[in-house]
Amino acid sequence: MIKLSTKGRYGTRLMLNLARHYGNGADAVILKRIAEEERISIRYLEQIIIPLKINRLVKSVRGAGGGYSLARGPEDIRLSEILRAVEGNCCLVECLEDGSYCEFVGTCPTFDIWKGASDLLRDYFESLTLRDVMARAGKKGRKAQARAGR
Amino acid sequence: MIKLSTKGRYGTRLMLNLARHYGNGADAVILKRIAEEERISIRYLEQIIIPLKINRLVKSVRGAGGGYSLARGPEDIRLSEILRAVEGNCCLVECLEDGSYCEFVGTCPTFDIWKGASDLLRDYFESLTLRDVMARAGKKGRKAQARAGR
DNA sequence: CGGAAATCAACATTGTTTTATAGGAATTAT
DNA sequence: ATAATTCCTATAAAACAATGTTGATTTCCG
Ligand code: FES
Ligand code: FES
Repeated sequence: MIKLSTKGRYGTRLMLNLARHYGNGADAVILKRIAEEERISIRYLEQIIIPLKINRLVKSVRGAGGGYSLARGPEDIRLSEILRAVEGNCCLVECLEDGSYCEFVGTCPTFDIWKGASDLLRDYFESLTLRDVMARAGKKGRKAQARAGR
Repeated sequence: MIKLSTKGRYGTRLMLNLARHYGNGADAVILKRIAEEERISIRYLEQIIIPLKINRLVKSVRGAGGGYSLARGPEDIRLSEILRAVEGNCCLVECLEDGSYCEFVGTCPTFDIWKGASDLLRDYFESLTLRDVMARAGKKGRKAQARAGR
């Protein structure tokens, strides 16, 4: 029913991977490496990264020694930007952004319901930056290590 | 990216339509009428109502004079039930319910993020009954009428 | 310098799922 | 019997997901 598309999921993991390698000497990360680390088809990643580039969330360097890198710091990129970039929009139902999509938007009893849900999601993803996600994942990783070490 | 499927949307409007006709003398509502009122293909509605029936959210009466009606009162049916019924599950990403869907659920940095969003949505739809939605729509309708009357 | 290798870029193709339509069989009231 | 209705199965069309092929640009190295 309400499914996050693979583009949204893969795009986020792609950006998160770039964020992990951000500003540590090696300038650009090649897509092949991300594909291997994230176990995602490189061909598919190539398609997904295009809108990320267009929306200036990543920079690319062509040719040997090239690759991709974040266009800004991880603390300055929000999940909502990524999700909006890989899809055209970021709303739960079309009618929220395209008034002509449904016939009677003005009187539709479900419109407000979907809008409420959509706002909820938007605020949530708006509140999370790549750095936040990395921080959370860091904690989680340490916990997992602790469990394994016992 | 995060789209509510047409099954979810149509299913909700279908149930809301049944809710409006609930307990007002005429026992069952025929699907043809709902299809006309909601401007949704009757053939498609037929498919959507099947899981609603299986999950005991609606009752059906076959043959001439038959039709569908809510299995319980509108105050006792939550949107989450409808959405879960028309889709198999109600989670934003498969891995939340199917641990084998992703490879490294335990260490995936995005897992918790999607879970957070999924919980948000679940709580939201869990908190809304068909009666609540009707009440909201009623207010909205009166406002629209007031605007038109000026 | 000049070719080979590495890498991004662009386009085409295939496979899968979702959305929607179609036809008719089974059931029931009149 | 006939008409109205749900129920079942098949198929067509569109969107989404994934793979394949080729081309363009840059670096590296002999
Ligand atoms: S206005 Fe689009 S779902 Fe009602
Ligand atoms: S575990 Fe499924 S998205 Fe990471």
